[in-house]
Amino acid sequence: MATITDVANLAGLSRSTVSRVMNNYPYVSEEKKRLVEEAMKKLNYYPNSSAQTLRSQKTDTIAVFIPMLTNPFFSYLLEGIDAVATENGFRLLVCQTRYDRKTERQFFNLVKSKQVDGIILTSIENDWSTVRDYMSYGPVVMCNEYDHESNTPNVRLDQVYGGYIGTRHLIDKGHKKIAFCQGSFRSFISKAREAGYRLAMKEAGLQIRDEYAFRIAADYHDGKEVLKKIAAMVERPTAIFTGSDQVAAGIVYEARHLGINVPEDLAVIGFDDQPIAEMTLPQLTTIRQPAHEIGERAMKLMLNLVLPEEDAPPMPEEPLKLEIIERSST
Amino acid sequence: MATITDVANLAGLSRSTVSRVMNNYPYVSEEKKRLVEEAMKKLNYYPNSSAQTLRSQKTDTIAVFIPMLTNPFFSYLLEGIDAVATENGFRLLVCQTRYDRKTERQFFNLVKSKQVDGIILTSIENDWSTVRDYMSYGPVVMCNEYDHESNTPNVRLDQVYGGYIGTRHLIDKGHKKIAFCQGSFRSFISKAREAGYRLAMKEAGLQIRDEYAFRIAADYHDGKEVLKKIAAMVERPTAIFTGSDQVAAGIVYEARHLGINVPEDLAVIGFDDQPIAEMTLPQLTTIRQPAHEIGERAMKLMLNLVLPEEDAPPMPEEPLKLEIIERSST
DNA sequence: TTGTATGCGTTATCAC
DNA sequence: GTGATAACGCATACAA
Repeated sequence: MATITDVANLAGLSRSTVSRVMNNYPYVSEEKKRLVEEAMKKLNYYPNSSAQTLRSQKTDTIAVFIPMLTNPFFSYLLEGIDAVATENGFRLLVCQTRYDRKTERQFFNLVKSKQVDGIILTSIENDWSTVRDYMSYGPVVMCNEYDHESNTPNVRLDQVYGGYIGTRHLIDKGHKKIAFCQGSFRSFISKAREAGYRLAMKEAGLQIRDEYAFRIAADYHDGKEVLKKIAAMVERPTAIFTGSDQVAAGIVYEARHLGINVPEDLAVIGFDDQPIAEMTLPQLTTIRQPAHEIGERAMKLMLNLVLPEEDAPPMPEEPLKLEIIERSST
Repeated sequence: MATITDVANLAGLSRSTVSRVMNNYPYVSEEKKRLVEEAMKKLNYYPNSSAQTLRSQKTDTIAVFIPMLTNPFFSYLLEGIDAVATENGFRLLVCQTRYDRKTERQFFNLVKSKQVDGIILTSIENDWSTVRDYMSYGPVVMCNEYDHESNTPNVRLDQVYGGYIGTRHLIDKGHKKIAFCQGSFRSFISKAREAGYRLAMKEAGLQIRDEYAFRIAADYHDGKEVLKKIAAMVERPTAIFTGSDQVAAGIVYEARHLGINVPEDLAVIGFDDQPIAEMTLPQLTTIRQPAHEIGERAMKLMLNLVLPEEDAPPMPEEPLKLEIIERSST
């Protein structure tokens, strides 16, 4: 394993000069530059990045906290984050928290130990106070998920609006008994959407029933379970607003299985507009979330925090918006 | 930012002793150990990982090459890899190659620059000779994909068998005009499955037609395109073997769109048995690949290469097998 | 059981 | 333009 010293020796120059060549310093004669490059090639030299990191205090690596890698929504988020990261010479350390507070806390130590320059959170399990402690060690960017107690840099959409237009759509279709289904009672996104749901219901003078609220559905399987519970109700809702297309797909699937017609017996509205939304039968009406773009922006925001202004990518001006995509499940 | 020296000073001890406490060295008196721990806590000390890395030459980080993060099959693979990594205190640097040879080559430099201890490849774009150059810098493990020119440590299944049982299943259903559809003409997995397909066809004395072979379909969208091409044929195949449930789902979707009945007009068989396989209508007959387990094993294999034997997890004995899951698309 | 000294590979500062 | 030297923070061989 060749080091900079080996290169310097072979080229008959000092380590400083070699270093200067590597870092494209302005004042190096063409002659020596050539010498150094030859030596590097001959030795198949590659700089040791931990030494560089130790010296420069920069890792060019960002940690991305993801609750569940197999949830497609987060894959698209990650894909967007990755696109901007790669384009700017940054690497991604992927930290799957599995919705676990302790796991999440352990990953936070990555920034304490200077293993990453910053952290992008796509979900948050611990209380804000816990997270805040880590913020003095490096920048934290919230991506999609957020915390209203905090003023952390973040990229987010108006989720109250998302809950509102979804519910509103169902109301406009004539529904009165509308159920609401979200991923986590802890998530601020879920709370915001529920607020939008309640706003629309209230505006229309409709009753909000406790038994129509499901707050623990995150994936396809959960969706099936939700439908089973609905099927068992004496007085069933005629429509349901869900927090993800995965869940909605599970509902649609199980409904067909149990002979409940969508949308006649039960209108279903999804969230995200993932590819799965058009694979179900009937296809899902859904609220489109531009996951890739959200990820891109979060990474751009991060770069603006860790890079000198002139090197950071510009932040897009236009706000990201949720929009409803009408298909046949409503 | 406190360093080990700060801790040593505060505790009134030497840096060595502090280091020993951190690394759980056997011979440290309880007394000093307590002193050190107090000082660490008081200073909110956390060891600098690049310094540790530089010193120890170990990063406890593995790079995982993934062609496309949004392809669910790879999400499950990654999830399995992550499970074992986290359990053993390792981190994952995720490298999305986007099926690009140059991007892949650049990522290989991570191991050259000692930024990771090893690399897990879930796909391979460059020629074997290119990859081999990097193997002298650190262990490379092939996960699912492989290269028959190489003897790289790998985790893989009998894909010839996969192609065989899928095709055989279609033959047993009475089909004679069977199309074949795979992701990449470069992939060894694809080639192996095609070999299995050809074996089954030949065995049954059936004709293999060039126009029935599609070798560039990787996702849902590609599946739609394949179906369109089939629909335009004068003499259509009556069945199609595909390389992924994504592609199969696209075919099924587009078939319905164009009024082609599955399985009556066209039987479709997928691969992987992802959740999507039971979301389509009709549900997909498919060849189940235990993606999570494959990922787990690949990481275990990697740990056996980078860790001393006594610290590495045991390698499961039983071979991983492909099996056919019959549903209604065939 | 603990301390001293050295080096991991790089870059920045300061001379020349 | 180029080179010597120190420093980044830690862990280990060796001495005590």
